[in-house]
Amino acid sequence: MTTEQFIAAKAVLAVKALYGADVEEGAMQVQVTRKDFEGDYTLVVFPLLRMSRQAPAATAQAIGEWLVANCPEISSFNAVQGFLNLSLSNIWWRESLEEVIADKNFGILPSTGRRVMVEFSSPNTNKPLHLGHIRNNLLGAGVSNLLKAAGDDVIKSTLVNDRGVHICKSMYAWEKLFNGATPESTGIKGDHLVGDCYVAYAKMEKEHPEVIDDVHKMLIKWEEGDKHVRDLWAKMNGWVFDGFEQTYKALGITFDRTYYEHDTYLLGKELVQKGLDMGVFVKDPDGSVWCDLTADGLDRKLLLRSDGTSVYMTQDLGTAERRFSEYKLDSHVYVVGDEQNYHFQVLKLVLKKLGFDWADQIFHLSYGMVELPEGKMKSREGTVVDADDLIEKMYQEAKATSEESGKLEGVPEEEKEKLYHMIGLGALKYFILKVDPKKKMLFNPKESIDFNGNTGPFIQYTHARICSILRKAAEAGARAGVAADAVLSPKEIRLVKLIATYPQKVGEAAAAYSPAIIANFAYDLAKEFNQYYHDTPVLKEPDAVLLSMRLALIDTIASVLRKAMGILGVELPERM
RNA sequence: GGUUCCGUAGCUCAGUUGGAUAGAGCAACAGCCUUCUAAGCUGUGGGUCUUGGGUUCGAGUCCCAACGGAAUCACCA
Repeated sequence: MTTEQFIAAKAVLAVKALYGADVEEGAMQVQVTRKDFEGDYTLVVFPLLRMSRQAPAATAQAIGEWLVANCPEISSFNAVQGFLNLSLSNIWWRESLEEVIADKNFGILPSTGRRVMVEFSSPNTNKPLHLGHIRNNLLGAGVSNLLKAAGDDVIKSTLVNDRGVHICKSMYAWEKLFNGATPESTGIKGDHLVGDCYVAYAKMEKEHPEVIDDVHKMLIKWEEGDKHVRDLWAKMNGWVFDGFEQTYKALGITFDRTYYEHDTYLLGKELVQKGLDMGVFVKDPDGSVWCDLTADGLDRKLLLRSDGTSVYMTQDLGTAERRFSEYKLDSHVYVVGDEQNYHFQVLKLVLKKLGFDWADQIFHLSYGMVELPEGKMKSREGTVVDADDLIEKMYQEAKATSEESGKLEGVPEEEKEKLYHMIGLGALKYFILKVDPKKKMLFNPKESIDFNGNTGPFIQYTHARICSILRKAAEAGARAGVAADAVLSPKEIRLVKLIATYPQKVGEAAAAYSPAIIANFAYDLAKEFNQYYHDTPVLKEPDAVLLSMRLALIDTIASVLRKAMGILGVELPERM
C-alpha cells in the first residue's frame, strides 16, 4: 500500500465519521505536498464539500482534527483553504524505509501473465546504423526492460530487412566498382563497406539511370534462387551482420528472436485470399487486391499488386498473424518511427476486418525523428550521424573528462577502459531516453556530450559517491541498519518519500511505454541525494543509530538508482 | 486538401486521473573544495504556458476555433 492509498483510506473513514457520507477511496485526491508548504501529503477537500456542506477551510480543519486524533501515523496537519496538509510520524517513514530494504523485489511488479513481443531495431542490410537507429534500439531495449519490470513476459524481436531492390543496389555496385574488396582486405567494418557500395550505386544511377534495369534483373534472379546472386547476397549480408553485431554489442542490445525478411516476405498472401473470401477485400479488374477503408476515414489500401506480388503491408499482416499464433502473444509492441503512423493504423484496421480480435493489442510505439541543429539528417548531404562514430566519440569524451579529473588514479588500466565505455554510453543512452519517446528530439553534438546537469554521468557520479561512502564505512566496520529508535530528518523523509514512489513510476512508465518517466525519476532521486549529501555528513555522525540508518538509506538509494537506470540500460560505476 | 502529432524560460526538456506562487538542466552572472568524490552544492536574472473563446470552485492539462510547425496520404519499404 502506498502512502497516498493509506491516507485516502483514512480520509474515507473521516468523512464517514464526520458527515455520515460514503466516499470511494479512489475518489479521494491525495498528492505530495508542494515544497513551499509544511506537510508530507495533501488531501484536496474541494470534492468533499457537498458532503460537509461547509466552507473549504472549515472542512479541511475538521477532517484534519479527526485524522490526527484517530490515526497515530498522522502526526499533524495544517489547512490552507481547501488543501489539508498532513504530516506523517517518524515511525511511518522509518517503517517505509524498512519495507523497501526488506523487499528484495522492490520495483519489480507482480506478474501480469501477459506475454508481449517487442519488435525494434529492424535494420536494412544496405547501410550502417545511424543516430535514428540508436534511438530506436535504446527505446526498444528500454521498453522491453520496463515491461518486464512491470510484470510482463517479454520477447525481444527484430526483423532484418535483408532483401529487396535496395539490397541489390549495394550488390550491383560492389560487383561493378569494388574489385572484390572485402572487410578483411580493406579493413573497413562490414556494414560500412556495404554502405559505401550503396552510396557508390546512388552516384552511378545519377549518371547512368539505366542501371536500375540491371538491378531489377538482379532482384528477379534473387527471387528465382540464382546461385551466383544468392551467394553474393549471402556474402555481403554476412559482412553487414558482423558489423551490426559489433554495434549491438557496444550498445548492449540483444534479441530473443531474429526474423529475416527473406523468410517472411511471402507471408500474408493467404490472408489476402481469406479476406477476399470473407468479402472484406476487393479485387480490381487488373487483378490487384484492395481493402477499402474509406468508411474508417482512411483511403483504399493496396494489399496485392496486379502482378500478384505482395507489398509491405501484406507481409506485415502475415508476420503479425504468425507471431500471435506462434507465441500465443497477448500484445505486440512495434518500435517504429512516427513516419509510419498511418501504416500501423491501417495494419490494425485490416487485421480487425479479418476478424482478429488481438488487433487491438497491437501497440505502435511511435517515436519522433532525431534532428540535428541544422535540420534533418540527410545521407545524401553527409549529415548522418553514424552510430559507431558517435559511440566512439562518447567514449573519447568520457576518457578525456576522467583523465582530467584524475579521480581514477591507481585504477587498473583494464578497469579504466570499462569505465570510459560505461560513462560514454551512459551519457548517450540517458540523453536519448530522457526525452518523451513520441516527441521528436534535437541532437546537439555539443550538448549531448555534456556530463554535467541532467545527464547520465550525473547519476553515475551520484552512485559512485554513495559507493565511496559505503566502502569507507565498511573499512571502518560500520554497519547499515534501521534501529527502532532511529529518527529521520526532514531531508531523509523527502528521500524515503521519493524512493517509495518508484514502483508506481514503473507502473506509470510501463502504461505509457515511456522510459523517460524512469529517467526523470532517477534524476530527481540523484539530485535530492546530492543536496542531502552536501549538508549531512554520514561517516562523521557520532550517533551509531543515526550512522547505521544513514548508511542503510544511502545504500537503498544506490540500489534504487541501479534498478531505474538498469531499465534504461545504463550501468552505474562504483567509482568514477 | 484529408488524417495524425506537436507548440511551456534565449536553448534542450519536465510538469501525474484538472489543484496552491508553472519546474529542472544548459548558457550568463555571483558564491562554496585543509571536512564522506566540485562530473557536486547554493544564490541571481530569465514566462502573456502560441492566440482567442468555452467547460468549473479551479485549466499548461479537458472541449472548440485560429495561427505556426512536423509526419503521412505510392502497384516504395
